[in-house]
Amino acid sequence: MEPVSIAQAEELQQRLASQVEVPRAQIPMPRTVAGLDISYAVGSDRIATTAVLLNLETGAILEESTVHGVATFPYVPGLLAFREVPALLEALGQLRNQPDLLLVDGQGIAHPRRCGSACHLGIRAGLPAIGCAKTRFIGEHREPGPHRGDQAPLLDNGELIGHVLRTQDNVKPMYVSPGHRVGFEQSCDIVLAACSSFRLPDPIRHADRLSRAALALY
DNA sequence: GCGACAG
DNA sequence: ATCTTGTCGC
Repeated sequence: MEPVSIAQAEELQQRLASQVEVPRAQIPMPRTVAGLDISYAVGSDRIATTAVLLNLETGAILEESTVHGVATFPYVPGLLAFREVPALLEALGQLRNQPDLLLVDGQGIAHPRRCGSACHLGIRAGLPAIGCAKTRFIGEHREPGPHRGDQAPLLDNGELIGHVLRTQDNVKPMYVSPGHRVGFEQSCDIVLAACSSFRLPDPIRHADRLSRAALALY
C-alpha cells in the first residue's frame, strides 16, 4: 500500500486531502515538537532521515533518531510526500516519546490540492503538523516586514493557504502553512517559538545537520 | 508553446 | 535535494 504510480499517487492524495483538518480554534500549546528532515546521496538513491524531539518551553533537545534507507519514489512537484513521508514515519517511530506536534520541512496546505507533505505526515501519524518550507511552491504574497514575527498572507486565487513569516530580523522569510489539526495563526506562533536564533526552526535545523552527517559516514 | 515547479 | 570557491559580514 506504499509504492504507487504517479497517477495513483495523485488519486490517493485527493482522498487524503479530504482528511486534512484546519481548526479555527486554538489547540493546547504543544510541549514537545519533532522536526524532521531527509538528506540524499548524489550518485545513488541512499537517504538518511532524522527526527529531533525538542522541548518547546526549555529549548532542550530531548532525543533524536536517524534511519537509513533508499528513495523509492521520484521527486515530482506536488507529490513530494510520496517520496519522503514513508521514511519520515520510520524515523518518527524510532523516537521513544511521541511528540505533541510535527514540524515538516516542506508545505502543509500551501499545495495545489491542499495536501503537502506536512498534511500527509500529520494524517498518517495522527498528530498535529505544520509545514515550514524555505521557498515558495504556490501562491502569491507581498513582502513581509523586515523584523522577526512580521508576516504576509499567502494566497491562491484569493484563498488563504498559509503565511510568509520572517523568523529572524533581516533573513529570508519561511513559508508556513497548517499541515493537520492546527490553525494558521497558531502555526506561525509555534514556528516562531521554535526559531530560537536562526531562520530555520531549531528541530528542523538539527535534523538537517544530523541526517547529512549520518549519510556522509554511512 | 513557454515558464514555474516544496525537497 | 546535491554539486561547487571564494567572499562578504558579524
